[in-house]
Amino acid sequence: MAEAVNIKRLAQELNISIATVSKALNDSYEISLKTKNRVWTLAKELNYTPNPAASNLRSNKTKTIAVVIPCVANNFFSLSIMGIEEIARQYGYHVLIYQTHENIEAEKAFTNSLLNGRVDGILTSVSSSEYNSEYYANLVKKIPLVFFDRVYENLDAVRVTTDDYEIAFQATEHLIECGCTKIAYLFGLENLPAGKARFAGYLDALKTHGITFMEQLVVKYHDGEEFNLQQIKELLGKHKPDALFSSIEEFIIPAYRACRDLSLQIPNDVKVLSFSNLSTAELLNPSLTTISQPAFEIGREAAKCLFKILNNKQLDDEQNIILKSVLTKRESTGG
Amino acid sequence: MAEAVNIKRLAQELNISIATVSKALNDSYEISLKTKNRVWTLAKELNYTPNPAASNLRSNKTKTIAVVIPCVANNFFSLSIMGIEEIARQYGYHVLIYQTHENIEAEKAFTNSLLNGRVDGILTSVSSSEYNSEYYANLVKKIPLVFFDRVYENLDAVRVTTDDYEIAFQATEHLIECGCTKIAYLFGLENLPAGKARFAGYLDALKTHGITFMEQLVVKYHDGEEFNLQQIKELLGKHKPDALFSSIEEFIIPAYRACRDLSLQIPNDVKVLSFSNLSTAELLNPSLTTISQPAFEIGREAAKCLFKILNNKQLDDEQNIILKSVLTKRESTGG
DNA sequence: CTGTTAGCGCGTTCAC
DNA sequence: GTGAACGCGCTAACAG
Repeated sequence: MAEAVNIKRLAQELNISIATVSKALNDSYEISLKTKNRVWTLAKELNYTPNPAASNLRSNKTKTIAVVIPCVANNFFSLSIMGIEEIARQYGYHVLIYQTHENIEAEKAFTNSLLNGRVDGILTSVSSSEYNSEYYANLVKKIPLVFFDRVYENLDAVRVTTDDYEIAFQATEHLIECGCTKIAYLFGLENLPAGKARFAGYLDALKTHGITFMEQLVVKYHDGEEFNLQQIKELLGKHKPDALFSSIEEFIIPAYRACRDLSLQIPNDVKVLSFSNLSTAELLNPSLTTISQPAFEIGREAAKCLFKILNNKQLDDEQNIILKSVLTKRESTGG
Repeated sequence: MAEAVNIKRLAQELNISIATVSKALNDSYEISLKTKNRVWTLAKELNYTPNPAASNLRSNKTKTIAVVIPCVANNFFSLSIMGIEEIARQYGYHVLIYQTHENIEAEKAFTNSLLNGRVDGILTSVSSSEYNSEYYANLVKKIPLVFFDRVYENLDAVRVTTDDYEIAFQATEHLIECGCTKIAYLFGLENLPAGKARFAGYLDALKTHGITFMEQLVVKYHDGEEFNLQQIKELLGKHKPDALFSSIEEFIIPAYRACRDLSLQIPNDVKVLSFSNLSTAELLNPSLTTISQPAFEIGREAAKCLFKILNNKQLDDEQNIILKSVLTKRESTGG
């Protein structure tokens, strides 16, 4: 379909050897400026661009990275991708996307398929369905890899995360200051450090303020919208909490639905506070208090780290970069 | 980093020729089952996977497609990507993502960089900043390409779109039936067929119902949130429309903000209706009437078409696939 | 059924 | 300054 314009073609048209063309294109000192100019102008004229497969094969570098995430259609991850892409462009890299849909087997299959030199490095936010550090302990030895947000700890790999514990603590405290005493917790990512840290922040805030934790007020996230909806409705009906703290954005919809189905007024009957990157949602519903992770920045930072590694540069300090989330308090804390 | 396990290594260990190994791996009929089995087991043992660069170079097939879109962090596009990815997985293809940020030069640069055999085909939703069909007329001759949603017409390329005219007509009619007579139009994608069709639907609905179109009620989208906000505020202040029809989801935020800033009650003072794929937003604000394009399906269909082309299969009928959008009418039409 | 040979397009080495 | 020759890992043509 595309007429082959390769180094050989350029060499023929200019009546010089292939090697000379190659060197000229790479601006080698061995080539005269005159020859270089002849090559460059013809290259431009014919729209020559080097064949990536050929140079990959030769150089073992692909100028490509992979992003392995649970799902693109999620505010947090799509913003992260934006950040990643921005940095990738600066470095002239291409970005492959793989969605695991929280399926650990798919996750392994994808990453394994990347080990044969398809990409120079991987950025990943792991599936929450399992915490299997064995696999990743092995993987990080084979390919440059940076974790972001959903990470594996205690591995020889950089991770970019946020202040999950602190922000969950502050958020819970905010609910308490608003007068809430029965704060239900919608628990997501329970297998992962991020999920555990958020929950710990919630627990410690209760403790600090002398509120006894009640296990009945916790609902754990499951796949399947209906199930979550039912669980929350049951929670609301049985235990009548005065607030819902949603630890992941996927819980917002069932939480709102449950309240509506039970004719509970938000925020009068129940206050709602959520981790969320839904800027639009916040605007449409200006009274929703939210925790926004700096998704875009996380993507940027993670990508920057990966490129530092790929360029064999020293990483500044730690292997663990922690960015700050933002707690946006709205009128009357709730939706 | 990864210890080289290639076809040569397998051949040596098994004391057979490289070609035999290659054929065995590709399950060629020329190779005995016994030999195949020996090769397969060793391959598995050593975790052999073919080097993609080498096979790309030889076969001129990359098993990779590119998706070129304005932005990932957008409900419509992120859902489209999900659909594309799903189909790509089925075909064992990899997916590269490029964001143009509505910059036509970036768009051209990206697509040009894909012409040297980096990908087998391209899926694109073009930038709205310009309608320059010359470039694409040329491009479609060079590489298999499918347009989705934001398309170029009259080119020899498949396009997957939605019923923009019809749904805009219906939506406008709905506002009229709700009693609105001064319906302002927030005009996006004005250079593209989709934007034109939506506007035409709006105009014709007005006409059908005997309402005179007023040019002052139109606000055109520009980059820069603040500018849009000001324009809408001016519109609301000067002309006091009883409804806002937003033709793109990017207009929702400034529209809501403008109403809030002017203390206009939605939907009592102004009804609001928008193109949108914000399922969350709809839920948080259950009274918002929306037009949802089937983003996921569009992605799937577009990808399917591309793979049919790549496999030299006949496309069923037309080069133009039109999917139906959904008008979700909510209580009292407005936000 | 198996092996030999010849590249795919590029970059590098070493002669000249 | 320039060119001939080789090889990255794999596949396809042809031979046997």
